[in-house]
Amino acid sequence: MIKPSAAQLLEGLNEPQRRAVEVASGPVLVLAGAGSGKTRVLTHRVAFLIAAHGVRPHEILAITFTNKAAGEMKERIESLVGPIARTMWISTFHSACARILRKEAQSLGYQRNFTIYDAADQVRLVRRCLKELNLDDKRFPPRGIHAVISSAKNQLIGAEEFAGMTEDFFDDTVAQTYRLYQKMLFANNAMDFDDLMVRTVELFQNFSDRLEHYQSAFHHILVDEYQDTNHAQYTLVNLLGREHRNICVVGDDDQSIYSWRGADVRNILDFEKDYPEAVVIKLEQNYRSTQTILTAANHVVGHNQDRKSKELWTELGTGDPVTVTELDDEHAEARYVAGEAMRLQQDEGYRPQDIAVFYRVNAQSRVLEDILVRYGMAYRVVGGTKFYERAEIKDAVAYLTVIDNPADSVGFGRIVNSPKRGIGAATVASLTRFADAEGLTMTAAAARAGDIADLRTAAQKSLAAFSGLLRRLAETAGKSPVAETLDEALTASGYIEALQAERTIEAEGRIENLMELVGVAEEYDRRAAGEGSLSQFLQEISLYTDIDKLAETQEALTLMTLHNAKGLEFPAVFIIGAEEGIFPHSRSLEEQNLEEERRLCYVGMTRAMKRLYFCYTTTRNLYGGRSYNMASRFLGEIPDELLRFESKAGPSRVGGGSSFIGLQPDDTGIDEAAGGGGDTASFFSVGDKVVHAVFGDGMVTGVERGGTVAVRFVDGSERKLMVDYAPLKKK
DNA sequence: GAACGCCGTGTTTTT
DNA sequence: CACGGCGTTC
Repeated sequence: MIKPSAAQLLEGLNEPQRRAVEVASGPVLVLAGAGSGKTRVLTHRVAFLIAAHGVRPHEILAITFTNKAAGEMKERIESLVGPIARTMWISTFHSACARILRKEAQSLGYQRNFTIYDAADQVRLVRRCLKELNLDDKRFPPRGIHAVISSAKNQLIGAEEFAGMTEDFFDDTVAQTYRLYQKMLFANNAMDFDDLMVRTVELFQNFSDRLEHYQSAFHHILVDEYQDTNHAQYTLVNLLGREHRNICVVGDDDQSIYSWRGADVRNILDFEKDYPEAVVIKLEQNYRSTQTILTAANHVVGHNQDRKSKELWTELGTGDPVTVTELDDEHAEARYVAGEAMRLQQDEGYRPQDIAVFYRVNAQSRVLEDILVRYGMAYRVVGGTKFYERAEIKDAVAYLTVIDNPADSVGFGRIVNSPKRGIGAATVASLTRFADAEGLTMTAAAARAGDIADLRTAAQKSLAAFSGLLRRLAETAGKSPVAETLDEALTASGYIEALQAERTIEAEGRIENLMELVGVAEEYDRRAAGEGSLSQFLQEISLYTDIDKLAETQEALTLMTLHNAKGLEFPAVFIIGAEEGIFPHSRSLEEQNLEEERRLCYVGMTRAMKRLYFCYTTTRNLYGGRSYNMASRFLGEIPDELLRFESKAGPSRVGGGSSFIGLQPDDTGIDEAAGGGGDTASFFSVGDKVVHAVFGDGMVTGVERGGTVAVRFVDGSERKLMVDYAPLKKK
């Protein structure tokens, strides 16, 4: 590899980009508009620090928003400065803090193998706290309580402090729960996501030698997406940067879309107040989109009051108008998107992976997916139900977690009766009482099952067996790589066996997922080359999300929420559901968060390189009912001359009419007289060979109530179909 | 103890 | 509508 010289690192940069790379010391604020070459600036800046100023890579801390962004940055810097880049700290706030805390946990009274609870675990624990406090979870919904606790933590308000500032009964209850929640986390040797930051700040505030150590270690700090930092993260950056004051933050106040998660846009707006000597650089030349798209996006976000003025421009030319299409309903919308995506490929040479569809909420992907499957178009959904949130994966991970951290009672609760081994709620309650009374962890209490007087012998036996299983697994873990431990856990526990016994496609899918997890573990073992540990593996995957492994090369359309789209770009972008109540979301209207919705719209629009489409529908089925929405106000904020409007909405069709492509009811071979979805399913019986107009050959695997049959098709998929409507024939 | 089904309930975005 | 919690039944 030929390393570029310092001078070469500046080549090809525009003037402000160049300055952002060159200014080596002191605080720097880079206001980087969408598509303005921000990543380029960041990577070149780091390379320049190393090449021109002799900064050593391990003295640089670079914070990104996602693991994916971190990985990309690492790769790009490595291609500039070589493998030495690997000693840099490039990670998310969460990973960086986790790494620090692994080392320093003992100062805080934690053990270094602490477990990181994800959102579901956190809510579970809150629910348990509520139960223990005898609070009604109807009046105090665990999710809501957790949200309040989380936002307090984001502002570095601890349980005691929170208790001192409550104003009403509800807050008092939250305070009580917060206290217990924190106590339980500690007892479980566990932290939630927020704790990673909070505890790190705590460490630095209480142990000045630790703070000094890290302060002097990091000569340069870079923070990407600074507009999305919360108060805890802000504090962290300022603590760490206080000594050298070489803090470079990059962001765009117009792209601040995470205030609901505690992000505080003032962090970026006030940077110049925090650091009066800061050099401020604006990147406004855009290298991604056509001028039409940029002007449209500028107009939309220009309706916000609270922003630093900024105007994107480009040399890429005018381009096509923004297409706005009105449709009947969400099905028509999906068909339109699929059809237009196909046309773009056939007529204009787009590849599937060049096209993305963005929506406001995950639920919107379903209809779209249905249509795409029917049209035989490949797609991938980013986000949605994530791999690590699937029940079987959480179970498998819980086995590892409990082996690694026997104090983790949340994980213990997950696996104690999964697979079913006759340890029900009553037994677990006795076990919990016993553990509390004796001051033991659940794991340790289970090992003394025989001593629990109020358990029947059968329950004692089951518990003892489970405890033995855990002990054996812990032994395996002590001397084997992670993948082997996992494999052993899944086999010895009978987990896989139980799934196999189900003999369903779903269970097979679960087994496949588990095998994929084993693959992830194998990969880890290879990478760690004997240096790895179960704790470290668990930490890695607990901070891993699906967007991180988005591979661009697949020949498929990309579907994702607008939030997930941040930082990405696509030649053609569809934004669907551009309707009042959907986008902007009804809840944001109630909460006066319209400006953030508008920024979200701005983010979505500026992902598009060449073609941008908006769709809205006149009627939409939502939450079980039908709603009639108006077109999104954001569309009205785009000047007409930039738009091409078309309406494909007809007068409302009475009687509905099947909208399946090219199928007449007569083709189905079903006795129409039966009608009504009641008994028609009896026309089919299990084992029948059938043929479906779209999915091809299949076999009936089940007949259900409501005129539904389950059919397994040759492609391996299993679907539930309404016999009255599905184009299904007996063969 | 487990499986089933009812009912009520809440529905944004996620490291 | 879809999910989860909870009570009922086996």
